[in-house]
Amino acid sequence: MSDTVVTRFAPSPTGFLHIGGARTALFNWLFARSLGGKMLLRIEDTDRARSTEAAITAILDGLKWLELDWDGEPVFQFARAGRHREAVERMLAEGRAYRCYATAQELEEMRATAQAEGRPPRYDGRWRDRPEADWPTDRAPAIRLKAPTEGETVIDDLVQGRVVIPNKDLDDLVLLRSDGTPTYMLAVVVDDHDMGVTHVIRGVDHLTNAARQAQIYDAMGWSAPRMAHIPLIHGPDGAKLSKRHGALGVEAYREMGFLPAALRNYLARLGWSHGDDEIFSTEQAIEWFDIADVGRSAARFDQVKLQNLNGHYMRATPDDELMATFRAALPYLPGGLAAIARLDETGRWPALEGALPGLKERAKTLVELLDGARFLLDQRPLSLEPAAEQLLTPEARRLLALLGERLAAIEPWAAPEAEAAVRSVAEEAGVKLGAAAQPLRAALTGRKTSPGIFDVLVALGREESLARIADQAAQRP
RNA sequence: GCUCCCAUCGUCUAGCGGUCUAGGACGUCGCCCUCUCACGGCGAAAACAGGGGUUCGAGUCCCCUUGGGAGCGCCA
Repeated sequence: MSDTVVTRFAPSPTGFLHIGGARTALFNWLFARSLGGKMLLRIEDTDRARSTEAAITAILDGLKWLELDWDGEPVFQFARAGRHREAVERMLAEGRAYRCYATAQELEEMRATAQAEGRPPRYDGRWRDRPEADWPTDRAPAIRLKAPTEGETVIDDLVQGRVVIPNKDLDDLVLLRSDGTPTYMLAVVVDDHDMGVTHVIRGVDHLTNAARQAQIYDAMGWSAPRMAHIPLIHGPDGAKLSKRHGALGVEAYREMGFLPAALRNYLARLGWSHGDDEIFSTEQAIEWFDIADVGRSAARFDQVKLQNLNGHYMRATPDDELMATFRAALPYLPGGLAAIARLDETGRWPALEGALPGLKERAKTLVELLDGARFLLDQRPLSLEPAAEQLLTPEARRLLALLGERLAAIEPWAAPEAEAAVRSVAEEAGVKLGAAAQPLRAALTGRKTSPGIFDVLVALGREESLARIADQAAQRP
């Protein structure tokens, strides 16, 4: 048996790669990789009016960012229009397709009357058996499939199970538009066949298309690939995830500071499960993935859970690796470019690196990481947040002066030494450590919360730290 | 309207007739840890949509109801 598995991800370039498409790509990828097969990429650009170059770029970038690699070069569907027409010629010659001269207006009327009579809106097949003598010469025909009118079309779906669609509910679909361009329905079948696709994994919104496509396969005398129609992803409100309901492009998740690995893990967990496993590596996902474990009900997208997962991933990422990831992501984060400039001019990259362990512990996303690092970016004199301002009572400022003196004397400038100094000051003053640490935090970071204060001291360095302390301590009553 | 699909804690899910007084995760709420915030630890509240069957036995199988969703283009 040398029949290796071939899947494909086939987005239409009419917009960015949204989260649902990303998951479809992931499932195709996981399926192929788990079975040692291939995942092909095909750009469904047969809708010339709506396909854009920008969308193609966005989709490719999105896949790359998610680290979902495909095999071979992307196939552009429109470029294969000649081949698609060829297939139609054959169906025409074999009497499996026919010319339809119905006008758009007639079609519209058909739909309207069907609707009014409570019937499903379908093409009535009026040109199905018309002799050549009736063919008008003032307009070009569309080519329709001569679909079976009786019986049923059965889809043996890997996820949905056996789905039966009565043929009377499927009308004669258009294969070739009157302008001679192939429709999606035709192109998909011909391309999947030519590309040797063995498994089609896509959203359930294509389920009835599968039945129509099965009829085309039949008309061409080809055997259809196995199908797996996965459930859709809904928005937090349970409504369909549309562009108006928070269906963001994957690049938006990059801008929100998510890690590709975390997003992959989260997406994999939406609709698929491996027992109670929640956090797993991509390698494990590949090893465990089984299309049989994909459920049939739609899932809601929960960004809070994604954030939690992302936090896990950030904490689990080794510091040097996270630092590299963070640096690379910075240009995409809000305020990231400004941060890079500041870090460059102050030479505080090493300080950031030093603060990273403390920072990553407190951040769920790279955006939060950047926010946490703000004390490294700010310039003296610091503008204090109101909450920090409140911490700096007259007593606190007196304590700061003492703290400044004592810290100035420590050697080396390191966390244990700093801690010893602060603790002794607190003890002498008869206050708890917090009473000294909090004002210190306010003076050093301008905020009420930050990484461990001794780590902050170290990251900032002796000179900057003492200066910031002095800034606040100096203002004695 | 017609066709098809779906239905376990707020959310994602485990469960593939008896081991379920239904498990895990996120979120929520307590407590502990503690220089703040996080992290971490411990604990709590929280679900089998409803009704009929089948069976010795149903969250698990069947039917109906209800509630969701998808599709019905010379879009993809």
